[in-house]
Amino acid sequence: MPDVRHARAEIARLQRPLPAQSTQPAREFAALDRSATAVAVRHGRTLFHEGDPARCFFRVISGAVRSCRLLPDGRRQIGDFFLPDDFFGFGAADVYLHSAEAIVNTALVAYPRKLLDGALLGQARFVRALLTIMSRRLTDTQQQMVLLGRKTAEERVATFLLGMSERCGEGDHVRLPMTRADIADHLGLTIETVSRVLTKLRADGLIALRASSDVRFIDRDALAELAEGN
Amino acid sequence: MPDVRHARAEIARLQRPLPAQSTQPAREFAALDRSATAVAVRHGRTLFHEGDPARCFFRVISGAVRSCRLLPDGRRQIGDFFLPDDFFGFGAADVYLHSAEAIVNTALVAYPRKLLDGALLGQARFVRALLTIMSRRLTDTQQQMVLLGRKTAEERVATFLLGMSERCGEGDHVRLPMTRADIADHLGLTIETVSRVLTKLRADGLIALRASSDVRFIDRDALAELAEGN
DNA sequence: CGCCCCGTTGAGGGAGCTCAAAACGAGTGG
DNA sequence: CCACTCGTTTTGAGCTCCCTCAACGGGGCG
Repeated sequence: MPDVRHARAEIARLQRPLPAQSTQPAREFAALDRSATAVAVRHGRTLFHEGDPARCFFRVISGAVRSCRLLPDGRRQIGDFFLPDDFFGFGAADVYLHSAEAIVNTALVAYPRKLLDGALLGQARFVRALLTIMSRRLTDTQQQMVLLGRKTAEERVATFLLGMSERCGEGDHVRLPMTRADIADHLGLTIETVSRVLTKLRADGLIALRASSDVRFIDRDALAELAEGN
Repeated sequence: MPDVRHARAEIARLQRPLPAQSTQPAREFAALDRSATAVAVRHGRTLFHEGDPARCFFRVISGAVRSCRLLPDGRRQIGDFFLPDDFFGFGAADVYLHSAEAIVNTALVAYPRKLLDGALLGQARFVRALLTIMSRRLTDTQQQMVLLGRKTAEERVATFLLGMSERCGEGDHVRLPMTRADIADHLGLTIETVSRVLTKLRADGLIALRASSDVRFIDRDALAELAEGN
């Protein structure tokens, strides 16, 4: 693979001292570069899949990478394109939450994640808490991007109801503190569509609406199926 | 795909409300509680606006808050609803990137952000770098949520082209390393729509297409107007 | 009681999707 | 140098899902 040679050359370049005035985040990771390894990925190949154990995070040296999430039926949402100097692949979960595929021949640096974990052990607890919170927020918004980019109105509402149930439901009940307008603006729909979908979910026997903001789950499994697009 | 199922389980685990005795992030901030102040916000009132100087971050005690971003013509995207024990209002920028409004009468704790800054000064550089990277990724994905939730096809493509130009353009040129399919899956559109919009932008004299992946900007201002929805 | 806000329902229209085919460009082999 | 193939992009025609506009209903509150 000629790409590997390219990547190693890039690594050599990286380990030279950087210009002093550079405020690039890349610089801050220089201390980790000794443990880093060069990786080359050919055009179209996958660096890692959604669900793989997350052993490394990466920095792009040259080329470009796309991060994808898939729905079961193949609908795809690309969260980001990573270009030279971009970092990706960290997050609180111990598996990757998206796949990463090279869209052209790409050279990367891989940093073992345990370096990070080790370094963070020495940090104040609230710093780790902060990272956890942010990384969690990140996975939430990525989920939301799949919803907004690729799900139908029914799937969006089903996803929303289940999500609210997990966050503040009690048994098979949820009280929705927000108006239809808020739900619509959260799901990228209109008030009317939200209302119509809720009516349909009730007609289909998936939920019951005691009051307009009081949802009871009747067939949670079917709702979950719907939310994931089946 | 067992991997995908594993990933989804991880996501579910991350999103599940944490048991009270666990390492709840809220606990980790107990050390800051001495400097925290209680805040009450009435139903419908705004806690802060997009662009306000970011002096505090918050934790919800009771009630609920929505975080919004607006397009100039009033289209609204709600990024998140914050429920009891949720944190919000941090990020690298020194102004808030979204507004926060109480959707019911809400009680919060406000932590001065300078506490955070001070505490982070003592941390390893790469920890701060990591926080910067994550916080930046967060603002990017929130931008993308507005795009996916509320922008038209033309606005999406215009936004995308300008974004790529900032990241890897040279003068009035950008080379797009990805296919139409990738662009489509990033913008929540289809290949055909992306292609049609590019053709239209060329016909309208906003861009030129030397090759299918080689864009030249002719009227960048008009493109920027379009991207923001005017 | 009357007002207002919120939610629901209905009818029609349009932005973007689907399906299909043609044009194009890069690579390959004769 | 041309012919052929394969993948990508463009263009066309028709359709659908969701939006828009409009009317109606209901609950909370002065």
